[in-house]
Amino acid sequence: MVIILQDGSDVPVFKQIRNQIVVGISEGKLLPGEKLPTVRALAEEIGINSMTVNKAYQLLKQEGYIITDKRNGVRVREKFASIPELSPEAKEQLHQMVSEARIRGITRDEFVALVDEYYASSMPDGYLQGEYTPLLE
Amino acid sequence: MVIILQDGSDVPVFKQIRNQIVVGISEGKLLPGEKLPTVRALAEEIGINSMTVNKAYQLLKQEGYIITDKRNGVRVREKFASIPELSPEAKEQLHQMVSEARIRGITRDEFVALVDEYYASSMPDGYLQGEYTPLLE
DNA sequence: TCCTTTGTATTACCCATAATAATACAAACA
DNA sequence: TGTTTGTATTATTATGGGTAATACAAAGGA
Repeated sequence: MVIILQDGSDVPVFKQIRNQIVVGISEGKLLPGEKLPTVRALAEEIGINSMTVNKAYQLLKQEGYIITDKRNGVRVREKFASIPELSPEAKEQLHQMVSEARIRGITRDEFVALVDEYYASSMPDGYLQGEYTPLLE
Repeated sequence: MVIILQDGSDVPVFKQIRNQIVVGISEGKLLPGEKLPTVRALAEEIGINSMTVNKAYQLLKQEGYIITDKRNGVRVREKFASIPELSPEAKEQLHQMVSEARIRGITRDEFVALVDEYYASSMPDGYLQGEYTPLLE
């Protein structure tokens, strides 16, 4: 998968990397169990320091998206825990987003249409919870 | 309207103030044309520096939510421009949010239910675009 | 007219975080 | 025995958030 950095962004580089990998997993561009580039390889590829890549991997590891194994490198989790609730932070973020949309005059249906668009890009129900068992390599 | 600061938050204080005021406008807790506290009054009320409040007001002003008038203080905009599109940043944020929800196993319907909940808290269609003309003072 | 209140501008300082840089090390595989 | 892996360490730089202490022009009230 290709990581593309937005240079003028206020989002830190390590978080941009983390975000793009999470979207990649959700949309099947990164398969369960797939090997990610080494910290040094990815750092050189996108022209940044390897410790910044490591910081992104540390975050992904802590959040349960990937598994790091010394010598074996970094791999995408095989299965993900089903947690049928958004985090309080995410809920507040969504609340905020709806409020701003509402002031701009964006209707509920317009907002939901956008949500549907993004859900259509992601993998089908249960794909990452283990009901599908994709063959790898 | 009461501003409540989350002390352990990673969200900067000036942005917490800005966010709560935006939500307040969307949900009718702040009426169009309503006067906001002075920078010094709000600063003392929540125990922070007045320049931090000013920073929040500057942002709200630049985003078109409020109007500052020397000597007259700060007031909520009367009418808001109808812009039937989320900003690219907001879209990307929503995309990110859907991706993370998807990995957690949260379905489209569960996500939309949350959106509906927040839309139910906000004012009806067109309220802030001037079709309603609320009486003030 | 004089005083007060308003948002605003300025300057300085402290602190946390992001990012780079240069290494170093234990583990594990070929 | 290399070499590659993630990881830890230390130092340095830059940016942004927040506080602090003022200062000022504008505008309203007394």
